[in-house]
Amino acid sequence: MEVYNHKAIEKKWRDYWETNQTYKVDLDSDKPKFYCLDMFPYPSGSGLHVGHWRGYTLSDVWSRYKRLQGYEVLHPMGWDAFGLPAENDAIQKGIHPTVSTANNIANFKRQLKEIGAMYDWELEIDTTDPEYYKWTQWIFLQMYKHGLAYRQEMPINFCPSCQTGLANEEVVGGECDRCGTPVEKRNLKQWMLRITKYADRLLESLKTLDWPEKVLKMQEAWIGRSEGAEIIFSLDNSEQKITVYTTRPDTLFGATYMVLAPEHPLVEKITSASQKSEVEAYIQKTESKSAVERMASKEKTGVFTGAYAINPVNGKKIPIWISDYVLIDYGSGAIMAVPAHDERDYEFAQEFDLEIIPVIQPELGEVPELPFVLDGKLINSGVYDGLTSAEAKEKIVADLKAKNLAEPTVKYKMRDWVFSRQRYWGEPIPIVHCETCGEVPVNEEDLPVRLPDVENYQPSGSGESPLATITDWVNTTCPKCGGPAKRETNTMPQWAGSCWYFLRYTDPKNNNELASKERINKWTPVDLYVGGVEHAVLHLLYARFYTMFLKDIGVVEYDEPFTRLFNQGMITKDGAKMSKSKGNVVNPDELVEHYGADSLRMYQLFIGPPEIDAEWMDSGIEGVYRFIQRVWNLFQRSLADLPEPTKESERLRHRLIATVTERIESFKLNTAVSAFMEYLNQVGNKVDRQSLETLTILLAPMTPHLAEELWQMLGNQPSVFDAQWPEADPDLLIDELVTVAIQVNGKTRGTVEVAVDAAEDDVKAAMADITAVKNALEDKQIVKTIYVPGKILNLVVR
RNA sequence: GCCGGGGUGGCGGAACAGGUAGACGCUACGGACUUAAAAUCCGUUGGGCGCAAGCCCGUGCGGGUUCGAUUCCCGCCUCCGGCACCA
Repeated sequence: MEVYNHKAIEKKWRDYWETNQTYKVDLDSDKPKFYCLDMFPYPSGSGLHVGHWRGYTLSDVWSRYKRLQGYEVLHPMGWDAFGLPAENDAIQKGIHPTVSTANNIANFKRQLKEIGAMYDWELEIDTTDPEYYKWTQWIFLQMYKHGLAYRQEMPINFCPSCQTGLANEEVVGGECDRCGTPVEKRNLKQWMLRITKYADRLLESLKTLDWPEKVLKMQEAWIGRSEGAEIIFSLDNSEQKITVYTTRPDTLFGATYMVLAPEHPLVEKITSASQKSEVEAYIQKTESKSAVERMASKEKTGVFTGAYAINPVNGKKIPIWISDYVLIDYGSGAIMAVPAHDERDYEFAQEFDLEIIPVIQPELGEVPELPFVLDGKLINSGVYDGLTSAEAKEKIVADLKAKNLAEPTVKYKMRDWVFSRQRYWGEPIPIVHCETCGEVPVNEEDLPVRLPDVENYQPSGSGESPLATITDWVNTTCPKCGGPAKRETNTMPQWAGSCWYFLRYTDPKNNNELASKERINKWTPVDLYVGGVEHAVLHLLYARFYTMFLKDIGVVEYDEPFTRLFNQGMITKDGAKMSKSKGNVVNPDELVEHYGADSLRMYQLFIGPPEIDAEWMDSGIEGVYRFIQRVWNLFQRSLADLPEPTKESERLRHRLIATVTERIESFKLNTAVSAFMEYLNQVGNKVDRQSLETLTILLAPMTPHLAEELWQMLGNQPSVFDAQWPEADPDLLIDELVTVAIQVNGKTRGTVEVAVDAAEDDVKAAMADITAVKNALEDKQIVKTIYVPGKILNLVVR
């Protein structure tokens, strides 16, 4: 009997697939399509660890499964290759990013090939390829022309370590998402994308997506829609007006003071002479605090400005304070404070002994302890007394609006996207600055604006990109007037290339458009998108925004790029995420060497529910390896002397088809693997040819190399992936005999084997000789019987 | 604080729609094969009592609904992830 030799088998079939182009996709096929996409990786220097494999295995299983079901499957791979590590290598080691990127890609590709995934490498894309980023730049130009890309000087988040500006989405808890350095605020002239114009659409169409609840919630929270009103307060002894934003106009009578953000432009103008020094000191103190420090303390601080505002509903004079609990970049940077009904205002009022007037009470019950932040019924609110919060919100705003003092307003937490980076290794922003014409977009036919070679990659840190020193490149002529002009030296953020890459795979070599209309319409949107949850608000939000814009300019015909999203769980080692610095990385190369790619693939699936984090165990892969050998040995034994199919073997075979299909469909891949193991335990020493063939096809998505070999051993022509996924015969799924549990007062006392359609009396007859049942029934009276055919018979006794 | 996901044997985990809790795998133990070991194969493996038949307990904790609850309801504890002064 031949011994299972994973090395020989896996090599043989990888070569076969490559030579025969088994995974070549016919992009113009007439078959039904299935687009299964992995989030493409940044090709880092450290290579793939087993955690990366999990997602790739999952998507590959699905792709192969769909192919066996007769779909033309697009399952491509590429590289999101712009990024800081390559640039940092360039700075430290002088290796050109193009070189290190190419090396890293080669290594990643080797590892990905070892997984045995069915990628069609003809469709490979690379975001740093000028033929690719030409279209990234093209999209930017379209946005520019549609007023969605604009340049503005404003305080932005700046990472002093990465030496570049960051988008809000890249700041986590006041720290740089990439390197953990506390971010600073810097006033820089930045390119921005008007993503906020799409806020409502991005929020609304979340409802249409088959995505994990968690991601939908995270995006919803990030967009942060709130409905309220802007209300204009006039000042006492001044012509100035202050606009505040509130979601609780019903509490307006309880507004006993007002707070401006320290950075608010009016602060300077309204501060009284006597308060001036104190106010200035406070502003300075606020500015010196980092975002982290400012967030760390929730204790309320602030200073009175000496000015007063007039509450528009009752003419009451209220003091104006400044405090850092009011943020300059949300709403209008100013609030009306209602301490009786807002926790923060309450704390502040307590701290500085300001007036607290309750104006809302619960519709039922007592006047509660303050602050009472829920809706209720109005009190102390003049003519509005007795209205509910909902009624009052509407009425008060309407009445003020009639006097031009209020406007219903919707606000979002999401901000426009800070889109420029002061770094080298990114797509140049295709804009030219002309002395006479100002900002001029590069002509589309002049794209791509290529990244020039530089001597020194070191960012200046002053908000200038290293590109600024390449005078040959910077100095150009104006596309409009032909006069002298300078190129924009900022580059795009890493997210730019990944916002639309799924389109390019459908037509990666197209020189005339980012992809042809036909291909886009045939293949996209993506049917299944597999990747980690870390991109929940970054990549996935940006890509949705791009897609909506591309729809608006007629490139695509849908709003949403990814119909279904699956987030695979992390693989941990010693309870922690794998990382080089922790030294807990499990290297797949050694495991492939020792157990083979099929074993590793199958263990990745068996390790636990695919969406849940799982702890890596070396002994686990042993079990799967043993299983594969048992399959191998079953084939060896059976083929030496094939038995005929029996009723039982057919029943087991069809049940396996049904179970495996159902478990793949529902993403319960861990239990799909155990279904195979159970089958093997039940099927005995040898099985018939039909059973072996079915088993081979069912195994193929998980262990493709093994399946090809078994398929050939059965005398079939390769490839097994040209076979047809079997269908279960429903008649064979019904058991003739079933086990029914006998319960007394809900406690199981034994089981009986009866025919599927056994009547209650048959079961009662069959249970007669079970001692435990007899014991439990002794001296008791049966008062009720519950019979669930095929499941239980429960006797209720007294 | 808010949102999301968890808590089941020694371990990873299973249980479709309220119906035999612990499938499947790992570990451990016992046995077969072997001069021996590895590999392989067979058996046992939630805890307790018992020679056995069998009995009791058991899905984070406390209640409830039900003939019957890991599953449904109420109130907690705890772990992980996300957000966090957004007016």
